[in-house]
Amino acid sequence: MNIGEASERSGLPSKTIRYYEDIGLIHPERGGNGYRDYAATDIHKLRFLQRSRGLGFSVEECRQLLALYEDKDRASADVKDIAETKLAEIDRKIRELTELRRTLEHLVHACHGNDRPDCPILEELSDAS
Amino acid sequence: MNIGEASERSGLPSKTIRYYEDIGLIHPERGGNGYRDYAATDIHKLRFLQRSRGLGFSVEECRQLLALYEDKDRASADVKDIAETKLAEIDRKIRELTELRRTLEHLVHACHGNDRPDCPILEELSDAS
DNA sequence: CTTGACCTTCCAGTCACTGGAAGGTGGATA
DNA sequence: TATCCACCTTCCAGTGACTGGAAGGTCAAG
Repeated sequence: MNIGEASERSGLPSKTIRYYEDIGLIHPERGGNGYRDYAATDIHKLRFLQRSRGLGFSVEECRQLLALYEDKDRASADVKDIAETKLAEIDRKIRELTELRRTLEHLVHACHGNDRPDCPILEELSDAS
Repeated sequence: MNIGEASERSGLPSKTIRYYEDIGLIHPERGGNGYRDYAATDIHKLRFLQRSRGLGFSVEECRQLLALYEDKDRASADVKDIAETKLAEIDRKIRELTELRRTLEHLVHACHGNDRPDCPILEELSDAS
């Protein structure tokens, strides 16, 4: 499959996909015409990248994440360590998003006065971890 | 309060805090010595920025988010629109993180064979929204 | 009155893209 | 067969969001 379709299926712009190849995150085949040829597994990886990048993981972190399902020896302790660190990070992100959600909801529904400087939500925000 | 303390309290490097001022996200006072002087509300905003940036919102999106609790006329319809868009976005991020978490956990605990190419988790991944 | 930790501005560099130029490829139509 | 036109290629330059470092001012402690 050509890069255009890979782009459509992964939700990433073609430019970004070529960039990810440049920095060694994916390694698509090439057809006789020089066109990149993406396999189903490439699309899996691209979708994975699309999401984890959108969720605030750096490219290097995504590389680690990808390594988790590329590593032929998944039982290795360091791979497990990375995964556990990432799991903790994900949990923190989920907590923070939940908090942010709550804040936003309050702002919209409950707190439409002009008591900005000492609005209870701002206090809350500043106290959260 | 000086930038050093603001940095400590917000979890953002001083460099980043100055940058946020450059692009007009915060407007700290200046002392007689030319030093920036951060008020409690500045710290609130910085913490807010620190989190929402870490959660994958762009600076422009953060600007909108900040506007939500700076807008003197909170009842305005467009502010509410922005908030609702952001709420939907946050919900999506939470769903995606939950999905990512589940995937990672499977990869670590359940799926340490060498059935990579057609691992059920990869299939799952590629099907998710 | 100097030392050292802080602050200032400014300019250059990095990461992760993103846009655009210049040109090759390939299937559909005149 | 010619010519579109959409797609692909590489390469280079620009942007967004920082980040590091130089050069110099400020300030409390010794």
